[in-house]
Amino acid sequence: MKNSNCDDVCCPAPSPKTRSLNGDERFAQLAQALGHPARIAIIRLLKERKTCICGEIVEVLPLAQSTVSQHLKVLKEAGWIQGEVDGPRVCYCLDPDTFKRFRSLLDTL
Amino acid sequence: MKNSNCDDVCCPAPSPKTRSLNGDERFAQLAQALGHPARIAIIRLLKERKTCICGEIVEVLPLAQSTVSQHLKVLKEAGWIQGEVDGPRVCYCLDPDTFKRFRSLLDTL
DNA sequence: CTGATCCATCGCAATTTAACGATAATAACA
DNA sequence: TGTTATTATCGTTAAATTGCGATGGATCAG
Repeated sequence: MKNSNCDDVCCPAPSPKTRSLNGDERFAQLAQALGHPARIAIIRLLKERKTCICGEIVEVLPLAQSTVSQHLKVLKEAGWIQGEVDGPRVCYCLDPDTFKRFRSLLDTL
Repeated sequence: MKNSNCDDVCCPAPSPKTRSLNGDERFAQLAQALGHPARIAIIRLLKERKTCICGEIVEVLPLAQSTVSQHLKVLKEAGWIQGEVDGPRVCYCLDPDTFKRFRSLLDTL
């Protein structure tokens, strides 16, 4: 198993949507992305298996592949996770900075 | 200004919806309630003015009264805030336990 | 090159959310 | 009592979300 270059390449790359948000909107975006059980399950999974995964997520969750892909997209656009292409598959991993940011935003409440 | 008995009466009273949620669903509910800029603004306002408010929120936010009331309902059902009737008005205040809970849930991620 | 695999995206249906005005309910006040 | 003020709720509309199957584009194995 030759995966993966994810550890090397995972670097913050905020999506265009994310870039233009002011503080509270950014906070809301992060919270909303967290606001679905499936997406929380995905984050937990990525936390457990420290390295990146993808198709495995589909196997674990009771959801169709397209649905999981959609949730991954939401998480990625919000900045919770990052995806890196690794041959035919895509390898996801958490963005620890986002956790820090979210926690500090929570403290400003 | 004789308000208010809010400090006396503010005690946790989870709504029926909240009671039957497992861990991740509860987490998701809390996050989702946070997932709107107007609701974050409401929480900030309630944090600033330590005591409860209500109609003032309507004055501050650029939203109709019914819309604000709806957001307050979401926050209340999720457990972020509590409302107490004070004469003809309703006085809202934060639930600090929910903040603690949310933070610890965030740490389980 | 061909076929298989992996994944994102499209299109669709059903549900939920957000916002508003209008209405009702309740409590204070004249 | 009747009036005013405050807030929740109803009904509606528009938009976003959720979920799925189907399609299509890459990439790798043979």
